[in-house]
Amino acid sequence: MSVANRFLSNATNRIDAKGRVSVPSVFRSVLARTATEELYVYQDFVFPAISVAGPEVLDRFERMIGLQDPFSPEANKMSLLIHGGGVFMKLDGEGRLMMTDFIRDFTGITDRVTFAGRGDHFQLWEPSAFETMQQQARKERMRGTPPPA
Amino acid sequence: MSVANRFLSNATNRIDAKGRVSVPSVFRSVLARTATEELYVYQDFVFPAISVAGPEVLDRFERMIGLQDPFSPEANKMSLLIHGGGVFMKLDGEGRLMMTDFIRDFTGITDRVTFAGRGDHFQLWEPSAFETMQQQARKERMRGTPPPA
DNA sequence: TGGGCCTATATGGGCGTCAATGGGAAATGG
DNA sequence: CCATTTCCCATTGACGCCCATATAGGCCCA
Repeated sequence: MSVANRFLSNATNRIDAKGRVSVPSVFRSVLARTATEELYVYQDFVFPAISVAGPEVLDRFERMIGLQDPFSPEANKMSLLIHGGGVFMKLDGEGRLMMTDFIRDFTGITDRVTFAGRGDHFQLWEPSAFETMQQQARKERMRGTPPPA
Repeated sequence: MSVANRFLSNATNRIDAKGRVSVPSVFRSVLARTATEELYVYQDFVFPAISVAGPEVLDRFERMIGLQDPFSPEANKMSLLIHGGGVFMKLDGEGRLMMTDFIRDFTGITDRVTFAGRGDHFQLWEPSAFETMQQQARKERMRGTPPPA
């Protein structure tokens, strides 16, 4: 992947009176370069965060399910997450995203959103939850893993 | 690595009214010699400092993640640090770097920045924090480490 | 070796463009 | 018909790109 086509960094933006929030311009640039109009927005499997990616991520998830027995509990649970826990959305003309209850209930987001790059996608976090989780990750990292050379 | 292509020494520069600060010329020379235009700027894992390196450092981090189960909490937390805690930046025409909130909030930097060479990368510190950390490092240094041959 | 010149570094600021945000009004749909 | 949502347009502050200036340090020459 090109250097520039990765979602990096974090930024916190305000939600306006109509429930809209501007997606940071660095992230919009990546979406533009990869010609991504439709956004697959899903409840993250690990964190209390909403993940935003292109439709190809949903395709990948569905292929993973396809490899399993369709009647197995695992395949059913996975479908429940990626289909029931996901939705397609679009940005408005100014590059803003609507903060629906689907997003708010899962994240605890109220009036501000922290956008966090994750390489091939980005996430929406309740600001203090993001702060807390990042600090915890940093703490745990000092155990066992060698620091960067 | 060539003798000259290492980041050495430290210097403190002023931040101007627009939030810009000149990267010391010795560091810019190293970047020029290694043909590094895009800078991978990330929140350090150990210190309250910002680390600045070439894109190859991000590549190395991503390879470490690639070895793990993508759905594991460990891999996700690591991505939270290297993707969510990192950003690509460029110097302006005069070799200055913009001190964004991404940098200020993490380091406590307000009006001055201490640049510290770290061999294959350099760091941005709040001056007094650097002072303190360096003194402490001197005191605790090399306990258990054999002297150089 | 001392002095002066000269270039590069660090820093300041103008100005145009774009991003983030706010709000009105039309369109949608339940 | 009312409550949202969508589509515009406006505002303000931040940022990128450009040029200006002072000073320190290097360099040359006497």
